[in-house]
Amino acid sequence: MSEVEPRTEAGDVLTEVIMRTFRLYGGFLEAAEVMTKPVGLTAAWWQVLGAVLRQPLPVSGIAREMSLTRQSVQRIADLLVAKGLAEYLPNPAHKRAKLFRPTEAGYAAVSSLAQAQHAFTNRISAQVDPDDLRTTLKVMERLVEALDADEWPTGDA
Amino acid sequence: MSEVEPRTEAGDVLTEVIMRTFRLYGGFLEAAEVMTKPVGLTAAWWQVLGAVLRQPLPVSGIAREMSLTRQSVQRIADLLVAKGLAEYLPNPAHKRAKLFRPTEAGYAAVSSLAQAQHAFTNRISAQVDPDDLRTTLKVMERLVEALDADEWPTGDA
DNA sequence: GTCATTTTGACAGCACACTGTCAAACAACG
DNA sequence: CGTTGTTTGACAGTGTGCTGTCAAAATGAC
Repeated sequence: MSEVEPRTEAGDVLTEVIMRTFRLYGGFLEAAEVMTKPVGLTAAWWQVLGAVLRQPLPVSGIAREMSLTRQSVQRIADLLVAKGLAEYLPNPAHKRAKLFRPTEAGYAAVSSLAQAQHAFTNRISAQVDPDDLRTTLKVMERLVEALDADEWPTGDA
Repeated sequence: MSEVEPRTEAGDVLTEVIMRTFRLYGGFLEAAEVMTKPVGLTAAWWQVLGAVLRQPLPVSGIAREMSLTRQSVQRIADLLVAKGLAEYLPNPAHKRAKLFRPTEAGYAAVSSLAQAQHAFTNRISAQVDPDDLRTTLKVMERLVEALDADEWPTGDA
């Protein structure tokens, strides 16, 4: 019936790349957990707090900026407030959408994390060829574009 | 007090790579969901079923092979059996650790997924330079190694 | 063979992200 | 104005992964 899709060489390489992507995701996430633990945060909290270092934003705005759902961010934001790492400010422009921003303690936590993060990226990046690393970044950016643009063929439409 | 960790250029590139890793992870995962949906699977189910195509394994064996916890795999395995896509066989070598393997329906589902997967990787990989893609794979493998080998400096131990 | 250790499945609970639904607040239009 | 559509937060539920605990089965040391 349907034609068999032949495997291309580049396709096979990409398959390997995808598997490494999953492993690296896990590894980087673990590294983030290790870094955040001493500070009393989690990777997810770090991410949310980091989105609001420069200017306060409503929860829905953070979600938009990070391509997450409002609900996910809301949950974490409430937890951060409960821990005293962030606070809600009344929003003159919108009665429901309170503005979210770190407290002093929140800023302090993120600052110390920046230290750990630089140590980490310096340490790991020193183990690969700089030019190859740049090439990798270029390819990954291209792949992100390709994924975003990819129209999912609806099977047999 | 403590010295400020200087940011290296390679470190900054790696930071960008990490962010792309997270985006690609999300993109590839979404692609997997899109591919599996028509077949009535999920990405996680696909992964578990795929681990046992060649030979039956106990749940704990699958978990070891995929670096997941027994519990996660167990949950999915039970669901696959409930859906008729896999089955448990008595294990002569171990009374509790039943052998897990796909049913005919399970094999059929995975086969059709292989088709979709090849179409996908062919399509996406065609949009990047083949040599650069190989370089990327090489770098990612190196990064995986570096992460595995990285000793987490225990703060101030 | 006996006993301590490890492996295994079962069960319970937590973190994170998702979807869906609802009502309040806002924005745009006639 | 009022009506309609969108945005927002609150609430409920799902899927996936994790940790932790327990008892049965298997393994290894003696």
